[in-house]
Amino acid sequence: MKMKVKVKKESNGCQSRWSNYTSISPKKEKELDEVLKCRAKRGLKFSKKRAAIIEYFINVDRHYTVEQLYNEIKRTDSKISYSTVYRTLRLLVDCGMANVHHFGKENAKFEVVHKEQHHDHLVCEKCGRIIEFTHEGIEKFQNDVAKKYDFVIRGHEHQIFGICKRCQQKKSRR
Amino acid sequence: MKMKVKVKKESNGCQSRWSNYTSISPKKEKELDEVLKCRAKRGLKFSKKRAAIIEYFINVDRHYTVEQLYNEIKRTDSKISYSTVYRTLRLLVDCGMANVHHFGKENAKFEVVHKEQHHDHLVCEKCGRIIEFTHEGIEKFQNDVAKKYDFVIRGHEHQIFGICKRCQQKKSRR
DNA sequence: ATTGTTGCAAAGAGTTTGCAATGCT
DNA sequence: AGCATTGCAAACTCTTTGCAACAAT
Repeated sequence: MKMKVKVKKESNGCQSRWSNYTSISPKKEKELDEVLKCRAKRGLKFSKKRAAIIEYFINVDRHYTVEQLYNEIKRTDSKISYSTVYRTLRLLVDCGMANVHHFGKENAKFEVVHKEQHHDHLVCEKCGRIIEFTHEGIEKFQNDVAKKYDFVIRGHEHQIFGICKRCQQKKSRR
Repeated sequence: MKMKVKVKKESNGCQSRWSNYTSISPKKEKELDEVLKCRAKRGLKFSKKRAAIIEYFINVDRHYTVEQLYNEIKRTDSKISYSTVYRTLRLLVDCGMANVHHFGKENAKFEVVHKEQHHDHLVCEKCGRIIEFTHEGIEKFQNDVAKKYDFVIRGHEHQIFGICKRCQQKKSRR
C-alpha cells in the first residue's frame, strides 16, 4: 500500500549570501552555518524564500506545525506556498537542524535542534503549549530497559500529556 | 483547517449472542463482557462482522494497524470493508477496550487494553516488532517533572526506537 | 417495524510530487 | 547558460462520512 523512493543528490558547493538577507541573532549564527555547510554539500542555491522561512524558524524558538509556519511567513510574503514550507522544513530535518515530533495524533511539529541537547516534552491538551524537559534519571532507566530486552536504542520519544499551569489557572478563575 | 463534531448516542440494553459466534478464550471472556456492557449502554446490536473483528483483535494479543487487521479478517470474510474495521476499532477505543498509539510517523496502531496495566513500548525500526515495558522509576520521575512545571498529567506516551534482539542477530549472521 | 450495521464511493485532511515558470550563480 | 527553487495543481495516503441496502431485534 505504500511505495516510496528517495533519490539523494550530490554536487559541489557555492558562495553564500544568507547573511545579507537574514537577521540571524549572533548566538544563532553557528546554527545557520550548519545550513550553509549542508547547502555546500548538496549543491543548493541561496533563495530569499528559504532564507525567510529558515530565519523565522530559527529565531522564534518554538514548535511549529507546517500550517503555523506557513501562516506566519504568509504575512510578509503572500505568495509563499505550502510546498515550499514543506520542502524547506524537510531540508532542515535532513541537515539535522530540525526535528520532527508527532504528539499523539496531532500533525507533525518541527523544532530547532539545540546542539545535541536532547529533551522530551510536556504537551498541554488545552492550549497546545509545549514545555521541554530533560531528566537524566529517565534516560538512565531507558538504558536499563533496553538492556533488559537486548534492544539497541536509536532514539526515543517521550511525551507527557496534560494541563499546563496557565490553563489550570484559567479554569479556576471561572 | 480542522473541524470535527462528535455526537454521542445513548439508549437501552438488549440480549446478547456474542458467545454463540465467537470462540473467545476463557481468560479473555471478561474482556468481552466489557464489550457487551458497552454495547448495552449504547443500544448497539449484535453483528457477525463485528464479532469477527473483535474476536480476532482480542485473541491475538498484538499491536495492529487497521490495514493488518483488515487483511487478516479478509482471509475469512472477503467482503469486509475498511470502513467496518475502522468503525469497530473506534468502538473498542470508545469502550475503553482498545488503545491507539502513534509510533513516530507511522499509522495508528491499536492494542487491547490490559486491565489498567499501563505500559510503554520498544519499537523495532527494522521489523516493526513492538515490545511492551513498564518501569516504575520512570513513572515516578515523570511525576517529578510534572510537579516541577506545575503540570497536571493526563497521560503519556513513551517510545524507545531501535533494533530488537532478533534483528540484531539477523544482521550479524551475514 | 424500527433501528443499528455494512459496503461503497466520495469527501477530507495532511503531505508529496511533476512540471513549467522563475530565480540564482 | 545551466541548474536549483517555486507555485500550482494533481496525486497520494490514511481516515471519516453520507447513503441506500441489509441485518438484528
